[in-house]
Amino acid sequence: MYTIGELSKNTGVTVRTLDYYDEIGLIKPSSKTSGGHRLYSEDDVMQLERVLALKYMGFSLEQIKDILANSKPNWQESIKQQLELVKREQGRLKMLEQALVGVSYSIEFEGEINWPIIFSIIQLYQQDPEAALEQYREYLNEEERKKILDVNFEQTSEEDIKEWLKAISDIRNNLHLDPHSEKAERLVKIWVSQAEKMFGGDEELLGDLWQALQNLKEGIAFYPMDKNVINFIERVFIAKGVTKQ
Amino acid sequence: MYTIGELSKNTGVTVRTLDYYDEIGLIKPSSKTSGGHRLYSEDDVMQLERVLALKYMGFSLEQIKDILANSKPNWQESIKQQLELVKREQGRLKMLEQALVGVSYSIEFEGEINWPIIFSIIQLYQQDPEAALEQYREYLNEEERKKILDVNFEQTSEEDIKEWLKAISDIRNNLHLDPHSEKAERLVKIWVSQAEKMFGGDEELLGDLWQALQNLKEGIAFYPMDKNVINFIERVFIAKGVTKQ
DNA sequence: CATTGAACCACACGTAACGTGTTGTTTTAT
DNA sequence: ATAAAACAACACGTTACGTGTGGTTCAATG
Repeated sequence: MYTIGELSKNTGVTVRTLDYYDEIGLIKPSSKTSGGHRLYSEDDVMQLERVLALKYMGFSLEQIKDILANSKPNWQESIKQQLELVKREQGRLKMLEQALVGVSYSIEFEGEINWPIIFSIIQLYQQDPEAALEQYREYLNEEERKKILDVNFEQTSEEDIKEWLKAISDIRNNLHLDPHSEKAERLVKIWVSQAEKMFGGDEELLGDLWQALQNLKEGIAFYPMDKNVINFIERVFIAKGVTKQ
Repeated sequence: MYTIGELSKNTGVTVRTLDYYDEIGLIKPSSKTSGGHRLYSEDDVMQLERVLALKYMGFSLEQIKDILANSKPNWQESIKQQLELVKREQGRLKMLEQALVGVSYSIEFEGEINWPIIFSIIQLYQQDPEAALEQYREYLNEEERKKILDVNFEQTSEEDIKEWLKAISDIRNNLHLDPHSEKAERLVKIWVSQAEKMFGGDEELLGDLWQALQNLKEGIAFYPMDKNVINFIERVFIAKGVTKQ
């Protein structure tokens, strides 16, 4: 039999927490002293350990109570649901990360807070990613859209995103350049190599995406590739006599 | 000028939320009617949009208030901190996912809730992963430990983990087999191929890890590779006349 | 101008899982 | 017996609002 203080020391759980678990009926001490002090048995300790394990797995105390109260809990179902929840949360965090990185570089490269662009980024990510790509429906087939999702939300490292954003930002800061100039050509060359890196040299996807970007009337399209950047790249291509796609 | 209801409809934010933002001084309407009804200006709307953007990025209302109150907020610092927080949370979720998958297959393969194993899994993941690998310090250098972390927490697909766990589970369920038997040999063969798949054919890492597993006195080591499993594999190796590493 | 229905304000309580006190009682060590 | 430590029970605080209530103001109608 352990007092609440001993149990607390042994398990690392605070007394207040044990107090609370008693209060909500999650772990009731199996006996008490004549004076009313709580005494926990070995069984209680085991129960507590199970609670801690389930808590670590992300279940709420309410769920844990249900699970442990049930004599034959449907574990696989519970775990499956919990896993789905975790996966959704992972997706949300991934988008959050992308948004933060996007905003960070937007600030770094533009030197100020460009709220409209930030709003666009947020809007783009706020709805589910699938919906965000609907605007490309006319130009990209489903497989291609899925691939872009991967690039945007899954496979790409922060380092790659950084370089990609830098390439675009460099162009944004030099829109005034003569398309025939060597510098313009160099900037676009860097952009092309980054684009190829990101899309794994999938020429067809790249071509279709390019078509889509050119035709989209407004918005930030593929952040931060706005119309100005796209037009500049196109002018340089024309200057070089290349007709992309 | 918008009433609170109009603003709510335009932005999708509930009236109660705007009420709350007013209450905590986050967004105060810039004027009121004689009767006390709130009137929001265009500036207020912009402010609200900024709040929503920052909120999406995961900042607390308290932080948002600080950031927006500050005339020259240190954006990069704020975003960096936020990113770190997000990354920590991502790590936590990744471990949670692994723990859930581990427990799920532990149940599926063993047919019951093996609480001791589950506790071990939790304990292993509860401390930070680096610390969990400290027990291998004697056998694995830093680079190798880092590689294991990747396998454990990053790169491995759920499908691969499933097969890996199945291979081990199959052995656990057949510990009684004669090491010379054909079935034992087949099981170990599957295990070896899975191990090689997971560690990308890095023979040296595999060898060192094997050494580590053999020498660890207790614990679940590399879940669910406990002592029994390791000993069985070793016996089969010996039976075949192979001296692994 | 009076009425009426809608919108609005202000306030209160509830949420999850405890942390942080406070006061009064029990236990333990001396 | 007494003092110190541990404990019980209760209350309030935390976040970002949802939900509900009663009373007030607004806008449109007769």
